[in-house]
Amino acid sequence: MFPSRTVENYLKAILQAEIALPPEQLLPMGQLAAALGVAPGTATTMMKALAEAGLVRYEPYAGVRLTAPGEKLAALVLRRHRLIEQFLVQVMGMSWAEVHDEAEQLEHAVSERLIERIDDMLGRPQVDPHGDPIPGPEGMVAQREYANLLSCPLKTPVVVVRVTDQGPDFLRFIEDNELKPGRSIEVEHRDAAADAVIVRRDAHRVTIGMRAASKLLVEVV
Amino acid sequence: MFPSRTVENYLKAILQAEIALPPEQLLPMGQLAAALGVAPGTATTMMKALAEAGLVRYEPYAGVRLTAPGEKLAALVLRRHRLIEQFLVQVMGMSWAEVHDEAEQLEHAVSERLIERIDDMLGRPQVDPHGDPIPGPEGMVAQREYANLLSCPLKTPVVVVRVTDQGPDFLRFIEDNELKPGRSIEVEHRDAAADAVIVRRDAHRVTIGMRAASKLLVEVV
DNA sequence: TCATGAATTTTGATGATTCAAAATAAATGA
DNA sequence: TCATTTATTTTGAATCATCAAAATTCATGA
Repeated sequence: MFPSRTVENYLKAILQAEIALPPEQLLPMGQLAAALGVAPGTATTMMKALAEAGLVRYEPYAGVRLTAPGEKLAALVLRRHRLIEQFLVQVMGMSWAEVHDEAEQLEHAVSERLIERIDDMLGRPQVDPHGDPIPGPEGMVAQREYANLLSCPLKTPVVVVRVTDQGPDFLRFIEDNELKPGRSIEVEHRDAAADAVIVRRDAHRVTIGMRAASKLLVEVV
Repeated sequence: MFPSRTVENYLKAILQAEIALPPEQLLPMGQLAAALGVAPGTATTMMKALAEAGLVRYEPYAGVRLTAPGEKLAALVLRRHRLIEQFLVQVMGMSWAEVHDEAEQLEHAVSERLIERIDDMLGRPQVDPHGDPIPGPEGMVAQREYANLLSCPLKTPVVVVRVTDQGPDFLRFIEDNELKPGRSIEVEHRDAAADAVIVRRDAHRVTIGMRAASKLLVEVV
């Protein structure tokens, strides 16, 4: 009965927005509404309801923040989403570019029991196909901070660990250029004027825009 | 956008009820409402809407029947449900007693693409774990008629091919007594007064009630 | 054929989720 | 500070799926 699909989606959207926000800073309603594709007034109404239920702290005209119970629930939705993505790629052999939308639906339909079985079958993975960390059964885990292709050192071997964009087109681009998580690369040069980052992958050279470069998180090896 | 989850459930319920009905005979609203666990008036309202959409033929005070488009849609829901059940048992190693409820949720969440992949992976199975036939991608297939343990010949080897009850308790009973589809048995004796059917399985004897016996469909080998 | 009982439909209402547009509050720049 | 822009909240309304209870229709047996 409780968390309806709709509520689960609101909580998940808030959690994901909060991650990109400094601690304590409230998430404005406009951003939340945009993330969910609903009218601003709709988000306001829902926040009042969620605040009533103790899942968020809502300050009129300022924004929202998940409470501890709200965050736990949201993390469990995210856990289901990411385990399902990993499952669809590993077990069902689907392309990583197409699993996001599928998981978006399935995350609200799978039982606790099935999710645990999936987790087992995958050997309790820590990240999904995009490198996004998978929360444990108890909720969120601490996020490791990674550099991206704009902030990492030049001419130093790094490994792609995460791609922070779920868009199928972007993911296909990354795949076509063999820049998926796990791949070893080096940033050769950055050219702010040209809005370009030149990446070396073995003997090949790939040029990507700075906007795209910021979405590739890497770890210095 | 069309078939909402709710509509899919109505169509599926009608299809399953129609199967147990003589051709042309209308399904009364009371039965439909009971099958879905809704108030009779609710079913009436929904039938008017579905008739409007051309998915059912509705005759006030008489009942409903699926139209060709309605039947096709319903069959596709049933296809998803049964493929998912088979998948959960074969691939995920879940117990056949627990897959029904899971499939009830997932059938509304899986994409066409994922269902085709599941179908592939399973080798295009004809039946689900309960022996229920799986409709093809184009809709319903002709149903084979089977005898049940009340109508099959006595003292003749038969193979269980289908169990027409999804209740976990009943399924566990069937499993515990090793009477799952595929199993070879013989009806030794029927005792109407005792409401009992005595079944021989290899050297063992199992006694089951007539109500239960009617739910075990068999094929004479 | 007619009174009764059972099934079905109608009616009025509710809760969840949403929108568009009006009202209001907050932030901004001169 | 104050007028203006921008963001947020409020308001009024719509849709979907549902219910309980009243009204209606159908079928039955005397």
